[in-house]
Amino acid sequence: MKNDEITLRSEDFAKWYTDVVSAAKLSSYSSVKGCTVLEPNGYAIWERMQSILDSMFKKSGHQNVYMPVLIPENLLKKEGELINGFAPECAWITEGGKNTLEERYAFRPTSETLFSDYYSKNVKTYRDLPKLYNQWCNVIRWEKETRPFLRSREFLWQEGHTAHSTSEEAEAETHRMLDTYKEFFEKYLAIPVITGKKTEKEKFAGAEYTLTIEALMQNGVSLQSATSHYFGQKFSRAYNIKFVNKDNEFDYAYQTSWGSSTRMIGALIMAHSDDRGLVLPPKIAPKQVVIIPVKNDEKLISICEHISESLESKGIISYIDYSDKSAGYKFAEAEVNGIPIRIEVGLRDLERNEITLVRRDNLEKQTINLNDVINAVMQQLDKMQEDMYNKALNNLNEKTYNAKNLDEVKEIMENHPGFVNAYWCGNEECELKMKEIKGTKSRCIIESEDYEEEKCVVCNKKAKHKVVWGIQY
RNA sequence: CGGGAAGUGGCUCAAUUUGGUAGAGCACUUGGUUUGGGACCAAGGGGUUGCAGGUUCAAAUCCUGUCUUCUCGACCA
Repeated sequence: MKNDEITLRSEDFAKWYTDVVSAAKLSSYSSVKGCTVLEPNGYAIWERMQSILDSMFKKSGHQNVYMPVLIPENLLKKEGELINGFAPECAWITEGGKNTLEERYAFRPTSETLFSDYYSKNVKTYRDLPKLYNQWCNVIRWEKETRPFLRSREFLWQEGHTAHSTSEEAEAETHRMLDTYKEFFEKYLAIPVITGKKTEKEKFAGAEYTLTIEALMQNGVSLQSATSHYFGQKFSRAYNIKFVNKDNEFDYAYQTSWGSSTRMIGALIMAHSDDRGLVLPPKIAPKQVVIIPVKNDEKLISICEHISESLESKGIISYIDYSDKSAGYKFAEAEVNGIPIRIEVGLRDLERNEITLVRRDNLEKQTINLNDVINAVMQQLDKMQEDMYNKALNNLNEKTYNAKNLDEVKEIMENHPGFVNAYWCGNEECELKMKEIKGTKSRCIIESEDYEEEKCVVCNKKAKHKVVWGIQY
């Protein structure tokens, strides 16, 4: 039984994805090229992500701030690698009112420069450090090809920017925030991830190194889902963030930044959803339970309201579908919107003092006694969260391969893409050679040392790194 | 930014080949009957055919330009 609005995954995965986005009313196209409207259902998911991540950040001592949306060109240019990386996709403001500006402003593509400028004015002594700041904001990058949530010209994200008095502390922060993202993905989004270091070619412009979490979608395509960068003193030297250390000597601060965006909504869709529409893990679903009176009947509605109140007292978010649509319509709508649990309240069950409970992920129907509803819901929400993670984990394990040479990589990527473990010599030429196979890129380096025994998958010379490769969004 | 496809009520499309002044399904509004898997009947509203220009007595239809969306590459959270 399929939803007519939604193309089957097996037919056309890309079309299926955009169909789910519009059928579940997550976002829609606007009249602004490359920018979408984030609709209530989509924004609600973002708000859940924000509130969970934000409390995780607060727990680790971070504070929220807000920086200007405009960056003067000279400020943006102080750190050369960053501007080289971002210049092609900056949007520039050249006029203010009726006047042409003497210096143009970039709409922020990322805010390292503003944070660094701020820190340079506010960090004098090691006692001012660390600075553990984060901001929730929008950024603009003039992308050429856009897709809802995965890539758009404007998107919402959080960017953490920290400054530390020692490299050890800053590096520990870089890893700590990567672990935070990993925990968020696995515990809340029910998406298993692999973590590691980006290659020189793939790292963030201006970073000493970039750590990443990479998730695998149902179709075997990987998605860079959040990143954490260690900057060392690159920005602090360019922006003069100088402080006096304990030994009364000048030093430059050690910095990090880390970010995650509305792209995570895309990951959520492609990791879990099915041919009927959205499937959301209970912990991230803005609405966890829908209660549907099968008939517009006073008695049924009062039972629905009683259930809803009881759920609320347990902290479970539910709503009653009072609309005068047919029951079948309401069921289908709840499914396409990915409401984790549906409770059907009808006269037939009620004769036996029962209701019907349906889980969105496996669509299994259960008959539950009215007295057990709340316990059953809590139990099923937990079970569903766990089952969804395990299902995604199976997908990741099934689609993770090893390859010894280019022919093997080619066979995998062309027939059944996924993560490919392969050794690499560290040479960019070999990375580019891999890219010729359906755009395969290094996702991350999972271990790094000289492998005397192992050979590079491309050139067959001595391997330096163990790398996970994949086709990416 | 290059190759390909497409823009017609809110949505999906027809009418374009052969120019003659726009039509269906879904959605929407009202009333009624329904309600355990996307209900049914009746009545009704809504389109200067993406935009700009040109050809013509006449343009959704032909020509030029432009914008947008989808898609495949290059670039990227």
